[in-house]
Amino acid sequence: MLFSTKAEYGVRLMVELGRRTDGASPEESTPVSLTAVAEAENLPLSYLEHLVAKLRQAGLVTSVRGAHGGYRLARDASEIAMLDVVQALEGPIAPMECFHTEREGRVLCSHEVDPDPCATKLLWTRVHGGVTKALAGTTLAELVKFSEGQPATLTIA
Amino acid sequence: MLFSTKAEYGVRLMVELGRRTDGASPEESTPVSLTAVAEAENLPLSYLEHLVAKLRQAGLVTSVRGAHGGYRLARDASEIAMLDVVQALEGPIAPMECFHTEREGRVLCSHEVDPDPCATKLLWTRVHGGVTKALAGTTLAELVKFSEGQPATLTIA
DNA sequence: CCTAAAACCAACCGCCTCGCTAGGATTTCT
DNA sequence: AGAAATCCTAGCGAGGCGGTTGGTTTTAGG
Repeated sequence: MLFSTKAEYGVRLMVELGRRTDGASPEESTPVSLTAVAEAENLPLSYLEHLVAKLRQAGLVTSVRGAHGGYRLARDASEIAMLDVVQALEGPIAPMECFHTEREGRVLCSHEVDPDPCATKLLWTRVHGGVTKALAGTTLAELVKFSEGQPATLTIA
Repeated sequence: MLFSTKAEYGVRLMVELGRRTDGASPEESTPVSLTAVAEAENLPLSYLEHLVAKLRQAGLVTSVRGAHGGYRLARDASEIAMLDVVQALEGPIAPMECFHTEREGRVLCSHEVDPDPCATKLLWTRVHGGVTKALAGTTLAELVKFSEGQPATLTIA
């Protein structure tokens, strides 16, 4: 399993918020309570609380406290890349323990004994690129539209 | 972490076997003992035993028992896709718990309540495609060459 | 003002996998 | 015979996963 249910539940939560922002810009839509989301997606409420906290800390959703409160998307769904969502939920995406991306896009490996490079770096770099490209290239708006729209046609790429 | 050390150690094991098949076709090269691999890669021997067992069961390496025994690649390194290696070590690659690929390339999701499709299927399908494409498109021969060759130039794609 | 609904927060807990070790049994070359 | 190697089974500590429990605080509505 590449990702845990944190990513799965969290993404479904975000899609649910996106669906209920019907047309209106996020900040003028009425907030959606976690109770409603939990019921609609059939997920445990108290567990969702943990997940939404991470999304809020990452600046992806905003909250309204008190009665009739809830959560809203922090910006338009088309401006939310799924890479940010998944990273907020799962932490930094590295294919391996020894894999670290530096600020200049350089890739480090803790096994590199000075002269010769870690043999597997090439592989993990490609894998990392593949998954981040897929995540970064998908917006929340796409998922919302997909969930509402055509059930049959699934466009892979 | 997308993959555990099983994949990391196992891939390094395979690369080590590939490096020591210098030029010769696999079946006429002398087998390499796990002790030698463990020492070269600085990995725990007894743990490698578990990993190599999976590689053998998957038909990726062959073994020679007894003194001066060891392991060989089952076929030429250029014929070994890293997808098979990683799958042998980590099990089937699914982005999520609810994600299952059927025989015809169809994708199933256990959450699909008949009419409307699981909202997140589009995302996980893309992620799955990204990682499998990266793994399937990389051969062991590439990694062996990379580990011996040019340290500076890293061709991502 | 009171109450209900909601976001928040902290702690806990059973289960499972990971990473690894232990202790053998078996096979084969020297 | 002995050593070197593969092979096999069992166990084990640590940590994350997938929640649950039990609150506290904020706020709208009656």
